[in-house]
Amino acid sequence: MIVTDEDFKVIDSAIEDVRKSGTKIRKTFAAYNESEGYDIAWEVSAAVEAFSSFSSRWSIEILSTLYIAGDRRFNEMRKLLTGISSRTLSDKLTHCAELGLVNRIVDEGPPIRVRYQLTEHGRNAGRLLSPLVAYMKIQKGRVVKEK
Amino acid sequence: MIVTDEDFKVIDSAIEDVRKSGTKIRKTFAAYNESEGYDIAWEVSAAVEAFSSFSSRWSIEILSTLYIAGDRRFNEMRKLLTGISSRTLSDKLTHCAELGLVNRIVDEGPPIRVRYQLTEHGRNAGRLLSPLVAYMKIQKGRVVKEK
DNA sequence: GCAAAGTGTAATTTATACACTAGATAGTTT
DNA sequence: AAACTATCTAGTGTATAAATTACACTTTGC
Repeated sequence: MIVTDEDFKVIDSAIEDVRKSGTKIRKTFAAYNESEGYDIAWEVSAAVEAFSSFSSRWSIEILSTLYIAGDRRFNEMRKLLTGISSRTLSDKLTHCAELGLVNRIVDEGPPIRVRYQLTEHGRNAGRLLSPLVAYMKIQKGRVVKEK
Repeated sequence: MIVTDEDFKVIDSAIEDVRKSGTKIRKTFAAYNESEGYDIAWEVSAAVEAFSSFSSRWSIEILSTLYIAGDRRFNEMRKLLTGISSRTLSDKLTHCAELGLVNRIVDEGPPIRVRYQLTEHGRNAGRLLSPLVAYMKIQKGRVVKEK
């Protein structure tokens, strides 16, 4: 057995997430259409920026990792995103924070620790990305198991 | 009215696509698990490569555009992917073809025309990406309408 | 002395700008 | 009818700019 039941669970839950998110996104949009005053300026600009930033290296892995694994610290991210340099991770996390996709949370210590968390908008993106990532993770998993 | 019913239809059909693809992917994996001899070497390596290539600029837009719009010619792609240079588009399409995500089909003329088409593997990726793209398209659409 | 969360700097890789090509089609002028 | 001009298609070549990596280094706390 190469693809496990565990793998199927991952993809199933990802698909279920997408189904749920459809309803939620429709509700959000409906609310937006009805209330003219609802301030979504930042949200909109973040989304547009995000669409471009998705196209650059690592952004997808960062968002989907935070979505799947939950809040993570800097060095934890480095381990999960195999191959990223600390310089690039630092830059990308700053960029995602500027776009409003990710919150940088300092847990006052001691010891002081920094935690990265998806915002509402980041979770939307992560949720929609997750089926792709689940599929790719399984493909990756296959190769590792075969070696 | 800023978000139209048309927008909702796009996202609904994207979500429906994902739901369907779940069943299909499970079947593919089940078949793979049962038949030890099934040669998926190229498919697997393409997937792993693809996972990296998704992380690079434009790949997502290329795959999702071909998935949503169907087969397209070189200059059609250029119009759909606003902002891409012809040099980069050429390189990216070649790369995607090497990875087995895209087929380059020459329609013997006259006039001779070149068409790009997703492979089975490219369609899997495109299908899983489509909800994200639908969401982002709507976000983009909002901004355009507000201007 | 090690972990955490980075920064600085140089080298490499990737993408863009922009000019250009070659073959075909289409219209228009001599 | 032949030549002239213009445009479309699918790119390539080259220089520049931007993004990423490698690798050394820092600071604070245990």
